[in-house]
Amino acid sequence: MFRFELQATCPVTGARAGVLHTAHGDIETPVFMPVGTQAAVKSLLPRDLIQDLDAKIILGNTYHLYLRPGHETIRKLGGLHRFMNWPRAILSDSGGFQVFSLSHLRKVTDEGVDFQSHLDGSRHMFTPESTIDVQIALGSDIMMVLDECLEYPASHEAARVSMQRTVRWARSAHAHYRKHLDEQSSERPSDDGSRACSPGACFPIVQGSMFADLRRACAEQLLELNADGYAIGGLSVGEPRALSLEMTEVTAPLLPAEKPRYVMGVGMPEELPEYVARGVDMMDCVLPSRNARNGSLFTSEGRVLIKQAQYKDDPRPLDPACSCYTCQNFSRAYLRHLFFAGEISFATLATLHNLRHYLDIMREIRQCILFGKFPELLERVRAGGTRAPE
RNA sequence: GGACAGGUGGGUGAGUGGUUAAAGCCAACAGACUGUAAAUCUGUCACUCCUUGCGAGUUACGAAGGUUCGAAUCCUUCCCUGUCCA
Repeated sequence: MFRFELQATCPVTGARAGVLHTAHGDIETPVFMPVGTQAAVKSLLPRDLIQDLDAKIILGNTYHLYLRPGHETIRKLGGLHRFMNWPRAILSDSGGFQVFSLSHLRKVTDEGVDFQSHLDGSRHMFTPESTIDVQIALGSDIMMVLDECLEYPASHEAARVSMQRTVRWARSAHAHYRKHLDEQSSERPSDDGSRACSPGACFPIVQGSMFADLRRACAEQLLELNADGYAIGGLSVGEPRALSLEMTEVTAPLLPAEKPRYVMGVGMPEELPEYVARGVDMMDCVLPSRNARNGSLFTSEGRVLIKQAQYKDDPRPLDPACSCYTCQNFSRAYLRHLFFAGEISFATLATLHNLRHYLDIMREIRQCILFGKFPELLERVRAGGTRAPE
């Protein structure tokens, strides 16, 4: 079911436009995927994501959904799509990021990650195999293998050891995934005529911290898996921005051209075309949604910190160039008021706008690639042409 | 008219002789946020000066006096607020 169709490649930069075909719809790439960790993009409804944003794919998280409400609960209720009433595609992260973000609550061993729940302190062993099982239970369209997202900075030796562990985990996870595929394809339709829904894809994750040789070595080993797509992880963990791009630049060309490339957890709006220029097809990041809730809004004229006093009486729309519901209907002064009043609708309006801004950027990038104009767009963004000076 | 209770920085509210320019919270102002433990977190928040230092000075806890080496804290008088009684 899962298939990546490459439609155009920028001859100058190598930026790609394509389509990801999944059981839950087609996804035009390059794509930005809103993050919906706990079966919800915070402050938004599926209706908002579909009608206002036309998001084609969102993220869910294995660690969080395993702990609450539990993947078996979700399976019983018809899978994650039905559970959260999201008919489109879902990519699930494996919990590898929680190895980084909840580092004080876990212990990494060769077998996997021993997490202590941030909810009740109970202990849970996550293995390459178990995280695949959980993601199968969720019914994810794109599953991620368990990886070790390493902190920055890390020594070359520590990064090498960690990377090799990630590779071993990827092999185990992928073997487990393949086994599941085989079992499922040999399964006959059940008596009531229903079949288990078609299996999602499975992506391994390139690690190697900020060391080019380790990134290359990791990519080479993961290529042997002949996976459906490949991710670049371990970025945006505190390193300088230039390094994140450099590591992407080192890694992406090693990955198969006919398969999608996913850089995990990036980036700022002006960085999106930079990643695409390095051959990246998929990205996700909590910045647009989290920053929205914290009053940091991205616009075509730069960042607006809506809490600043200068917006107190500002009747203008947040971004005059934006056609989202927020910008079409409300003033900056009103948004500022909602923020300070602690009104829930602020989070909704702000998130709606920020995600729309990201998705619009990606749509523009895609159009430029298809029409051979991507280098110009990249140049314009690099010149800060669409951004107001700070 | 009488009896209590009380007046602290923009608000609220700790503090009852000395590490108090005065806790905490709120407001205000500024900032951070990158595969979400986040509707979270951080900083500033009397004024002036400089050699920007856990620096110097000035003003400040209703008002004015007083006690004391030292007072937001103790005493006196006055003003004001609240509750109750006539």
